[in-house]
Amino acid sequence: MTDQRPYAALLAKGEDRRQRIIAVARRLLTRNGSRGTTLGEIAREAGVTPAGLLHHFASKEQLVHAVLDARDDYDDAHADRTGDILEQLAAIPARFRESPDLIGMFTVLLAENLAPEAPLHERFLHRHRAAVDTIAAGLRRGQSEGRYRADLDPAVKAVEIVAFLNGIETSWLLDPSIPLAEVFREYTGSLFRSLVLDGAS
Amino acid sequence: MTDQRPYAALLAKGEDRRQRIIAVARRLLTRNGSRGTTLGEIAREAGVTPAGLLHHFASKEQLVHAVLDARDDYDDAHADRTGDILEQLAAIPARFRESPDLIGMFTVLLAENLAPEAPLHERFLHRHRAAVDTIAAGLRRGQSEGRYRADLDPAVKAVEIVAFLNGIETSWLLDPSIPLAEVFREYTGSLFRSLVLDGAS
DNA sequence: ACCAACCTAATGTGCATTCAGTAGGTTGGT
DNA sequence: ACCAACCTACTGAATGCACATTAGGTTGGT
Repeated sequence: MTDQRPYAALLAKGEDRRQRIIAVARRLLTRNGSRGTTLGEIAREAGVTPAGLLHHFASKEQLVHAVLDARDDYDDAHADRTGDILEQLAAIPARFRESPDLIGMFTVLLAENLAPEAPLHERFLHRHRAAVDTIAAGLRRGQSEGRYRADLDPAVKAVEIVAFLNGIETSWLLDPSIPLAEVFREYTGSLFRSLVLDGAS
Repeated sequence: MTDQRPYAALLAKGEDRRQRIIAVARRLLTRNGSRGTTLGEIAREAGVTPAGLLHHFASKEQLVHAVLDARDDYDDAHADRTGDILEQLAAIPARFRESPDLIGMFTVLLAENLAPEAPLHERFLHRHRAAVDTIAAGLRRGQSEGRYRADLDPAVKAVEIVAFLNGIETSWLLDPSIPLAEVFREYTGSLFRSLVLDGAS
């Protein structure tokens, strides 16, 4: 596969290091946030000096963007816009188990960028709205296909779902001993009752 | 009320300044977190120099603790351990409207202290568990009084509720234009359906 | 003499970023 | 076959700023 000529190997090495830096940065950012993580730490764990790291990324802020970009690409590639929303929610606990270090980065960085002047504020605002819209679209599809009851506002329910998802990620990062699977089962169960069956009044 | 002798007035001034510092710190910490807020900023808005601030609080960390202590005291004083949990949840949007700058500080500082080594990690871990326990106790009371159905685990539902509350605070700080009241109405409504009525399997 | 409530002016540290290299590989011209 | 110009992937040592904390006053009341 890989070109074995020395120059290609050199380029491959550089790209490899770049990916290593992103992976290390993602892990550290998830635990400590951007302000709680130094370039020195990331560099050390990736096997370079801080200056070496800045050969691959122009600044700390650009590195954070690159980490977020990589994660967005991953999510886009794995997104499922056709399946049932409730089933997708029910599948989330498996992701917590199988790839725990993909969990929580957005939530942590989001909290650091709530102020309108924060460097990533706009990005997270758009991301939040996009998440709400995506879920609302899934709910609307369920309604138009007759699977969900029509007397409920998808935009409102979507905000609730996003809030729960962000909140449970934070709770789990703080305390991994919470009964995650049961909480998801319970929540998706009550969503089911709200969406599918008739509740009184 | 206040002692008008000069020395008492001096002491009152000191206490007043102390409270001002806590109030300013609370506001700034809620928007920017601990690492995103400098003593200089807090001091300036409170009308002192950084050194003057440190006359009232031994260190930045102790100031943060004092802010959290003040907030815990406030919460304890206003806690209602006898009313219906669902009604208390339904009353929360009014608090967002009436005292918006009391909202979200815990959530933001929590995100900065998820790592086990973080200075406030233990404090937030205990706080989280206490919040879950308090809500679980409220649910259990509703069950034993026959208001809520018994076939549901209060501890699990309580984790869900805390996650939703933390998550919605974050969402609202990021984007105050979300339909907060409707989201609360919808969520408490579906809690009601889960807790009070019979859902099918 | 002692205490509270400050202030100004250091002090020291942590940290992102820059600078000036070094070691190897490539390309195009002669 | 050789060389000048240029590239990638780094390193070690500055540079400079932001920031928490400290030292040593001053003022005014007890």
